[in-house]
Amino acid sequence: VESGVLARVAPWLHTGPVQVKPGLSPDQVVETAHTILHEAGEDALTVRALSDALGVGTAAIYRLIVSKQLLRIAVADLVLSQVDVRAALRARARRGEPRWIARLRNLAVEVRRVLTEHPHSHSVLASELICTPATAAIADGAIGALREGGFSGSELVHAYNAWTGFVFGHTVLEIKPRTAESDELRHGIAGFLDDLDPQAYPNLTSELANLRDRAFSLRTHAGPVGGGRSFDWGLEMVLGSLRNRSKRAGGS
Amino acid sequence: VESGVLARVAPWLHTGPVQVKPGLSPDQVVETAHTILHEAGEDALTVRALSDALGVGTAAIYRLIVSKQLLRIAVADLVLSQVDVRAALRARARRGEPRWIARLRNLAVEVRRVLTEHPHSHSVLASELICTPATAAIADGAIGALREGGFSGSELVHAYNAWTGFVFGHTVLEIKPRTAESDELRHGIAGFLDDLDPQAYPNLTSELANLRDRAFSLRTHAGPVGGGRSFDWGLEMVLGSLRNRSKRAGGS
DNA sequence: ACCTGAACACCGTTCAAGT
DNA sequence: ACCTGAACACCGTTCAAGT
Repeated sequence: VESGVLARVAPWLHTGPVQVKPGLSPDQVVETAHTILHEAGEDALTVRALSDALGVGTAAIYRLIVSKQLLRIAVADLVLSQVDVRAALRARARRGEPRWIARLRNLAVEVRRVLTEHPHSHSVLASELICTPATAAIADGAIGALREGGFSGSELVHAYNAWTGFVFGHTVLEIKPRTAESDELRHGIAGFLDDLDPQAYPNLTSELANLRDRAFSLRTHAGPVGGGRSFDWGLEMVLGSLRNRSKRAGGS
Repeated sequence: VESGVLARVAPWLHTGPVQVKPGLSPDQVVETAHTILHEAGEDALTVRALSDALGVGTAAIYRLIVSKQLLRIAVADLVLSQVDVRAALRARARRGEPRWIARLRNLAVEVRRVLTEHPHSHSVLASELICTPATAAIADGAIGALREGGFSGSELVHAYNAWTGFVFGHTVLEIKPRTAESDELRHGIAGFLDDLDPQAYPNLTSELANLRDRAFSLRTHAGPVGGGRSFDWGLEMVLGSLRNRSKRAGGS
C-alpha cells in the first residue's frame, strides 16, 4: 500500500505497520471514516463506531492512525481529492473573456459541487487548517490561473485569498448542518422571525418575505442560499473584479 | 432580570424561573460561558466547568438553559451583540462614493473586528445556524444599505448573500484556531510544504515563498491572512462590484 | 509482533432523592 | 420548590495483559 490515501496526505498522518491484517490498512480506516461521516454525520464518527465497522478492537485503530484529529484531516483530504482540478482548468472560456477567468470559475463551481455533495465534512473544513495534496492541487490551479491574469507579489496573495475566502467561506456557511437537525431549534428561529419588531428592524421586516429561508442568518434550513443561485451571482462579482484588477495590473 | 441576554435572544432559549438564587440568573450562565470560551477555548467550555465557575451543582445548569447547543448560540449572540451597527452606519463616505457603500464597508470591518477579537467563538459561528437579535441587527443594517443602493427582489437577496458570505465566510476561515494549537500538526504542515513536488505543483512551489503563511490552505497558524490586508482588498472588490451592479439596476 | 479487554479521565444529560 | 449526588450512556486515548 504505497500510493494510498494516508501516504498521499503526508507521512506524519500515519504510524505503525502498513499492513496490519489481511484487508486492513490505514487507508481503509480513512475510507471507512469517510463512509460513516457521509452516511451518518459528524456525531456518528467515533473511534468505537469505526472499529466496529472494521470488525476490530477499539485500540487497534490507534495502530493505524495517530489521532482522531489527523483522521478527520485525512477524511477532508479524501473529500477534496474528488475535486477534478484538471478538468476544471481545461474548460473553455465564454466569448470575450480570458481563459484564466473561465478556469477560476470552473474550479470554484467544482469545489462547491464536491463540498455540497458532502455536507457532513463541513465541520472538518471549518475547524481545521487543512494543508494536504488535495488542497495543494486546488491552490496550484487557482494560483496558476491568477498568474495567467498577470497577478504577482502581494496582489497575487490578496487575489488568491479573496477567491478562496469567497469560494470556501460562502460554501462552508451554506452547508453547515448542525442546527438544521433539531426541529425545536428550527421552530424557535421561525417564531423569532415571525415576531420581529418592525421598529427595531425596519429593513429586515419589510423584506422578510423576500429574504426568508433564502438568505444567510435568516433561514431555518442548511443548504444553498438564494435558491442555489446566490453563489454564482457572487462568484461573477468576484471574477469581474479580478478581471478589472488584472487589466490595471497589465494582465491580458 | 427582564432585558437580559437570554430574554433578548428568544424565549425558547431559556426555561424555568428567572431568578434561581441570589445573583444567579440564566444571563449569568451565558456570560460565564462566554468568559470561559474566550479565556480557555472551545474544549474548556463544558457544563461541569460552567457549574464549577458558578459554584453550583452540575444539574442545576439545566434549570437555567435548555441545552448546551442553545447555550452556545446564546454565547454567539452575546459576541455578535458587540457589533456596533449604529456607529457603523453613521460613518461618512469617501469622496465620490455613495453613502450606502461606506455603510457596507464599515459594517463589514466592524463585524470582522469583533469576530477576530473572539477567535474561540469561531466554532459556534461555523457550525450553527444563528438567528438572534444580534444577527438580525447586522442583517437589518446591511439590507438597509443595499436598499439605499437600489437593490430589490432577487438582486437584493443575492447581494446580501454575497456580502454576508464574503464577510463572515472569509473571517470564519481566517480565525479557525483548532489545528494551530498542535505543534506536531504545525510541523507536519511545514514539512509537507517544504517537500512539495515542483512537477506536481509548479505554480504553488514557485510562489511558495510569497504565499507561505500568508494564504489560505498554505499556513501553519490561524489568524488574518495576507498580513491582515487581504480582507480589505477583497472587501473593496465586493463593494466595487456591488456599486457597478447598483448603477446598472438604477441605484444612485 | 500484534491485538485485546479493561480502564482512565472525561463528556452531556437525566432523575430519584434530599432539604 | 429548588438543588444535589449519583448515575446513564457515552467519548478519545492508553496500557498491561494476552496470544
